[in-house]
Amino acid sequence: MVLSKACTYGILASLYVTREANRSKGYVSIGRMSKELNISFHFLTKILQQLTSAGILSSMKGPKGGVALKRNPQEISLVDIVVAIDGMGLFTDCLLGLPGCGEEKPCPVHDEWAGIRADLFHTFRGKSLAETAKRIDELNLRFALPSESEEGGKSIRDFRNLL
Amino acid sequence: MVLSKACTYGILASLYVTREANRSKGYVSIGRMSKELNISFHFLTKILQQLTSAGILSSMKGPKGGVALKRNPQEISLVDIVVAIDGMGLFTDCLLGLPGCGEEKPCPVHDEWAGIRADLFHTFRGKSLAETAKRIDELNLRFALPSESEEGGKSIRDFRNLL
DNA sequence: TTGATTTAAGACTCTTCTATCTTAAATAGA
DNA sequence: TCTATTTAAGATAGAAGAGTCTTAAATCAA
Ligand code: SF4
Ligand code: SF4
Repeated sequence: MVLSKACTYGILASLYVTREANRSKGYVSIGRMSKELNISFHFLTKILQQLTSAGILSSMKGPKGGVALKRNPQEISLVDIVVAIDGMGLFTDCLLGLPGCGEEKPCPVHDEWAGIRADLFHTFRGKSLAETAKRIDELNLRFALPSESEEGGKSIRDFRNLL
Repeated sequence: MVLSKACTYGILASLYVTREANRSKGYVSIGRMSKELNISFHFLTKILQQLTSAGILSSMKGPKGGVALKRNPQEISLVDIVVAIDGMGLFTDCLLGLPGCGEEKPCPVHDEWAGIRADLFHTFRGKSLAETAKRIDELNLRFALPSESEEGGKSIRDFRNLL
C-alpha cells in the first residue's frame, strides 16, 4: 500500500474537520467523526494525537471538546498530513529499497521513479485542506469509508483502462 | 513501501538471472545469487518459487540446477515480476484505500493519483528485463543490496531536491 | 463540588509481512 | 547404485502494522 491505513484515515479526518470548521465554530468531536467516517474510534484517536503533536491540530478535553485545525486550512497541504503520519519515506525512499539511493549510484529504474516520486510530492503539496474540502462539496466526492452494510461494493480493479 | 521487499528482491534476482544468461548457458544457482545480491538464501528461494509458478522462471533441482528465464528476456517486463509477487494492487487500488474507487464516485485525489498510478504501470510495463539488464552494464548501475560491511551508507533522504 | 463527557496514553491483541529452519524430492556424477 | 548437491514445500519465529481496550487526566455544566 502506498499510504498506510493510519495516513489514509488521517487525511479523511483532516478533511472532515476542515468541512466542519466551515459550518460551526468550536471543536469537532472525535466520537462523532469516527461514526460518520466509519473509522474505529480508538484508532482514529491515536492518529489524531499524532496530528496534534505535529502541530496540525489542536485538541480539547471534556464536554464540547474535540479537535480543531490549528492553522488556516489554506496553509495546510495534504503533504503535511502524510509526513506527520507516514514520514517522508514515500517521497525520498528508493523504489527498490536500496540503501544509498541517489544520483551517484542509481538503480536501473531511478530516473522514472524519481520523476513519479516528485509528481506524488507535488500533487500532495499542491492540495490544501481548504481547496480539497471545497472540491468535495462542489463535486460531491466521497471521503468516508463504506459502512458495514455497503461493504459489498469492493474495489473496482479494472486492469484494462491502464493499457 | 511501494513495492514489498519480496517484490524488490524478485526484480533484482530477475535482472541477475538475465545478465547471467548472457554470459553462460544453463541454470543460475540460487545459492550463488543470494550471496552476490546479499539476500537471504531461503527467502530468495521462496520468491523465486513464486516467479517459477507464475511461469516467468523455470527451475531444475540437483547439481548444476538453479533457475533460468522461461521466456525471452525482451518479452518479460518489470510489471510481470511485480504482478507475480505483489499483484495488481499497486496499479489498481485507491490511494486512499476506499473500496468502490472509480470514476462514478471518486475521492478528492482521484484524478492525480489515477495519472500517477498509470505512469507507474507504464514505466514498469515499458521496461523489459533485457534492456534493463543492458542498461545496468552500460551505465554501471547498482542492483544488489549493500553487504553487511557497507551498511553504513544508509539512504540519502534529501528533502530539498523535491521542492 | 460532583459527575458526566471527552481526549491522552499506554498496554494489549490480531494480522500480515519478513525471514529462518527443517525435511523432502529431484538430479548429476562418480 | 550411491552420494553430494540443489530446489520445493511447509513449519516456525520475529517484526511491523492495524486495531482494541483500559485507565488517567482535563473540562464543562449542574
Ligand atoms: S530508482 Fe533511484 S531512488 Fe529508486 S531505488 Fe533506484 S537509485 Fe534509489
Ligand atoms: S483517487 Fe481514485 S483511485 Fe484513489 S482512492 Fe480516490 S477514487 Fe480511489
